[in-house]
Amino acid sequence: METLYADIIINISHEALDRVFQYRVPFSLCDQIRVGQSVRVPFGAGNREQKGYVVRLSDRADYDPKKIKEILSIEKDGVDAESRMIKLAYWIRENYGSTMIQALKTVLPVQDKMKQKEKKSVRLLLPKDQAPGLLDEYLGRHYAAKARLLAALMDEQTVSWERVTKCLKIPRTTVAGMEQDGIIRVETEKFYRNPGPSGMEAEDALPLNESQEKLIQEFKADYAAGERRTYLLHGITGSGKTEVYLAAIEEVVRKGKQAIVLIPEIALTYQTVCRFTKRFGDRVSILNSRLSKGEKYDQWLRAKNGDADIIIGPRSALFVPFPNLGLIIIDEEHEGSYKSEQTPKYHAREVALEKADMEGAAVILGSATPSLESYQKALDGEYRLWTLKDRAKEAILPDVYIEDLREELKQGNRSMFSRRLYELIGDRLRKKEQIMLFLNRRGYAGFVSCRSCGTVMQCPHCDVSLTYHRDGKLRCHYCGYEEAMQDVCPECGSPFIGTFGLGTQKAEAAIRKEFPEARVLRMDMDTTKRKHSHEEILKTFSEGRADILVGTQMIVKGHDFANVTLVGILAADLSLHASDFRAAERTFQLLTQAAGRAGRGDKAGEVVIQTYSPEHYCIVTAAAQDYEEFYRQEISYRTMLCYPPVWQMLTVLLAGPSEEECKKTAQRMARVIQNSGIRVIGPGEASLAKVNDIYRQVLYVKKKDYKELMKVKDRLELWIDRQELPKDIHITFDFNPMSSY
DNA sequence: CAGTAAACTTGC
DNA sequence: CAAGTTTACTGA
Repeated sequence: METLYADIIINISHEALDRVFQYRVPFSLCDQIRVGQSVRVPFGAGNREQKGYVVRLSDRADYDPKKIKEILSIEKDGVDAESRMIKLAYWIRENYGSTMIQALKTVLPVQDKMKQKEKKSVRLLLPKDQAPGLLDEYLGRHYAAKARLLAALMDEQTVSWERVTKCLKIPRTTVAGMEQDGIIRVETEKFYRNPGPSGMEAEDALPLNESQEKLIQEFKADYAAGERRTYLLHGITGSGKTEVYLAAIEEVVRKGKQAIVLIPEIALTYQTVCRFTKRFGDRVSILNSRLSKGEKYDQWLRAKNGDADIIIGPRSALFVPFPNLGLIIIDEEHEGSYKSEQTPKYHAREVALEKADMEGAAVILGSATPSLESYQKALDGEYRLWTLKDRAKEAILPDVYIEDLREELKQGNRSMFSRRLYELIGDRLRKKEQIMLFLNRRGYAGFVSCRSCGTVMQCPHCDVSLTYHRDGKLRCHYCGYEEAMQDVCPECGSPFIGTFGLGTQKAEAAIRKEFPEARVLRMDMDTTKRKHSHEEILKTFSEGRADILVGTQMIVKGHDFANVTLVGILAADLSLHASDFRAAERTFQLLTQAAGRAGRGDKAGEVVIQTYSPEHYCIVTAAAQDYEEFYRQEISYRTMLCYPPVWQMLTVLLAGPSEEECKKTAQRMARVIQNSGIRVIGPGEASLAKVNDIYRQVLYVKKKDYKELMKVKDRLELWIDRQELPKDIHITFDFNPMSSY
């Protein structure tokens, strides 16, 4: 038999040790060793014994065989949660391009062991019938403190430590003395810090409606048959997706397994947790970055020890070490926040699928506006497609109007409100109903458009909007194409051409001017800087202490306001013409979500979408609440221009303090890729060409097959390793990016 | 030129 | 990171 070698990661968090080390597998261990196991190995000049993880087995030595040492032993607790995490980290590293250390850090967040919180109490050991006698003795000897404690203990067998010291005011030494005499015992009980809401009243499951019931039956049947599938739950706002999640979790928990529920942002934790706690009590836990170190550690431990069944949190909650994971739920699966901003730039949805596969769990992806990625897979049959078409509580879908701002300008209306929106705002103010005005500013990046005809300056090669740079040039972020800024619109000759600028403050000011009697609240980055200010604003609004809420996307998420009957989207174009290929998808999602805010109570709602591109498919389909049609249009656009999810895309970002070096390195990297016969787009300046005096260059590679792109990344990583690149140049990979660079 | 502190290298 | 190796700099 040939000698077996194992690639091993040494369990020391340090960048310098960020690589695999090859060890020989002794014959005695050959048939036991597996990828993902933890092993003990001699390491370094002093052959210190270190824990390591097997990430690959091979029969060839990639290193001088004379220098290869032997594995000492395999850790007994074989495939423990930790080893599974390491395996997942390795997968992340391979798929997204990062160092193993970075991957390990995302998966096993540095956990200082925190002391467990303890609750002390005092218990009476003395048999009941002897207690009164002793009490008399104490009283006779004027042992006041001892007598007080004993009296208290005669009523209840145990008394909490706080009561002993605070209420009964008994000194510690007295307690210790009595313990010495064997009369009482001080007991300590470990407990978990619980960051979630407590004292929540239990609530029974709402009866599922017919369509929800059908889905759950399918889930149960699959689960019983041992099928672990991925389900895409496409349900319009208010169709009761959460009820389906709850029922699925109930089933899984009943089988003794655990569930992870991912939510897109921490701000949504509270309301979600409340619903889950009402159903599952204290078996629900939360995990996120706002918890204190101790709280975090406790939740982690709770999961590991099987003292919790359900964990709710943002993408990082995926890495909770449940012993027997049965289900992962990703709510609002289309949200961009599931993609990590830091290296490794993993997508929680993809990692969840991999993790579920490794551990034999099912996955439910839920959304009113599924990502193109997921919907495509569902249509291909890779996921089961679940559709909920009706709102659960008879609420009616709102009427949606598209208002053409070009037409308004033509009619001499230069304000930011179309005549219809103006009229409807007045109407709601009179009726004392509430209004939400929405400005989708995210993704907005200085595109140039004509106020008369709506033409947007676009790249002739990439079909994305050109971005205005301060040097007076228009550039494309994907291919680097540039042209001079125009004075008049190339389509209609109108001089009303320029960068689109509209902020929430400006909108607020305009409302105050037009409707001085209205009580206006503004919610954006500026007004929510303070902790809890977010909740305060929403509370004020939900209690009816304001008539109009103006804000960015943060106002549209998850909150139901029964009295809101009018939603206005001031300028749908802001996100539509962001210069990246996901702009239309994001706009559709935002519009759909915003529209879903209207008429959640028993009153019917109206939605006004203001735009310069009323004929754009994403606006038309959003107004009609027609996801399928949007999908058809968008996927054909992506197919035509070879964008994800039809093609796969890799972005390589180079950042460094020297523009010259940065450019040169980018060009060299481009050549490396080209030499292997693969087409590269760029290098070009990133849209933020300079941040904090760090210059940024980008390269794009597009391929139909993801594996091929991974090979490009591997090749580049190898090349980077061999070149002594300037240390201050930072290279990051981003597969299928969520935004443009 | 020994002795030692600081800087750098290496780990399979 | 920890141990080992090289280098730089004392002081006699």
